[in-house]
Amino acid sequence: MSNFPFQRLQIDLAALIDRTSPGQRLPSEPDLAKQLGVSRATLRDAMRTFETQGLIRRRQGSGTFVVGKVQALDSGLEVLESLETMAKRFGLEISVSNLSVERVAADQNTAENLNLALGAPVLSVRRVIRTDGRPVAYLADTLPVDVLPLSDLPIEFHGSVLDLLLGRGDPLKTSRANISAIGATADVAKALEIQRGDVLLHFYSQLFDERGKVVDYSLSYFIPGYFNFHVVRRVGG
Amino acid sequence: MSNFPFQRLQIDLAALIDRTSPGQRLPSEPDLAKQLGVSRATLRDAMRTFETQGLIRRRQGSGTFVVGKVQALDSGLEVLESLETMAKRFGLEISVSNLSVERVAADQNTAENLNLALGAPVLSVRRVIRTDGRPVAYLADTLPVDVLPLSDLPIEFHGSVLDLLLGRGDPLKTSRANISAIGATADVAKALEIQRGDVLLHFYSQLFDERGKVVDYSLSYFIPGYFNFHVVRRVGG
DNA sequence: CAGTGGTCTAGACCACACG
DNA sequence: GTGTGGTCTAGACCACTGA
Repeated sequence: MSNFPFQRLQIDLAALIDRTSPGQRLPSEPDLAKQLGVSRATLRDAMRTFETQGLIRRRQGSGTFVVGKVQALDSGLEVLESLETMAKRFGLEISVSNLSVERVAADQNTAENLNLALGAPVLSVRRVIRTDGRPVAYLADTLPVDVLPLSDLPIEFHGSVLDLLLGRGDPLKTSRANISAIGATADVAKALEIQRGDVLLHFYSQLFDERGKVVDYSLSYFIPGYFNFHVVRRVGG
Repeated sequence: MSNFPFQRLQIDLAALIDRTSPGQRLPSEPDLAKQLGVSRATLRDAMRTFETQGLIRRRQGSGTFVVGKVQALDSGLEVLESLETMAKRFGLEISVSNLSVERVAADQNTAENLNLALGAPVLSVRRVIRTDGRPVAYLADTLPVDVLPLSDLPIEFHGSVLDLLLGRGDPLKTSRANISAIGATADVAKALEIQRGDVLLHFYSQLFDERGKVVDYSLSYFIPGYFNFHVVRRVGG
């Protein structure tokens, strides 16, 4: 037995995944652990790295499946557009699930980011974006109710606040997106059907209208591999 | 004992960290596990989430320490600048370690990204950026040797390829940065003194000159919390 | 050297999916 | 019910730090 179980495991697992057709199930964790001569904990640790890369997908109760390559959407960040619009440009089917629209009171953080008083009424819109049946992004928008009252929502609202505002002709100007990487918290992990701590690309952004007022504050979480964001940077100050 | 050890643990740990002064050491893992009534494995899992947030720092052989809040550098992505330049703008001290400069043959990936033949000679420059003694970023640049021969490096090269090229007056134009989130691989984790799988913000970018030639291909890895990158997005296509 | 965090094991129980 | 992945435990050994 090697002195570096983890490295050897990664190699063995990579080979196994490689020779397994997309959609097929891998052996169960106890079986695999026995086959590969490691404990289940170590096996799971190695499997997590492959799940992060999007090569496998684990589902409690049913098994671990090999995932086929998916088309990634590559988009520049210079122009703000909804994921729906972006997908349409690429001819990719996406769907929305877990849509939740609530009228709530602004907490500390929300109030600060929207320039509102603590406890001011805001509309909270949350949704999960899926392609190919898999969750790939979790989006949470928060707006002052005077920008978008609950009553202004169309019956068939599919979730994109941006598209709604644009369709209404609101005088929007820019969005400022802060970019970071985080581990999934318990609630986001559940919505995205991934594990707590899994790697996510995270945007936190504010949407401004022409007068400089913040009309929307949003948190976006992306599972790596499905969306490629890029930005073209000018050289020199 | 609660049915949700992990959630309770997070609360208890947060409280412990909160009442411990920055720089102080926490009790050892076996001790803490006993105090909090969980196994060491579970404790470590919870601790990982706090380390990801930059609240604690674990060092093999010496212990786990509470980290004070650090100043984050907030920078827009519209203009390409070196981390050194960025830090100078903010008056923050940074240092470089693990500087490595090598002349190597282009592998498949490098060749594609630099538009070179497989095996063409390239210069590989890697370095770790530190502030406050802590590694915060790992940067790897690769350039064709005809852009930057080893012999052109100044004696006191501190690591920024971009600043070197700009200082020489090279006709650079734009950089295209692809943004993603990844878990640290073993080698990057070692350089950044973090754990394998820890969350990192990752840029992979190509630097173009005025004629559209790729003069540099770079991989950047950032520990979240030390740098804030943002981008201003225009509304409407 | 003793003590720390890093890794791994073997086994247990749970929540969930699916027939 | 049966089998899956998700969580947790108790204990072992290793690699590293620092007195």
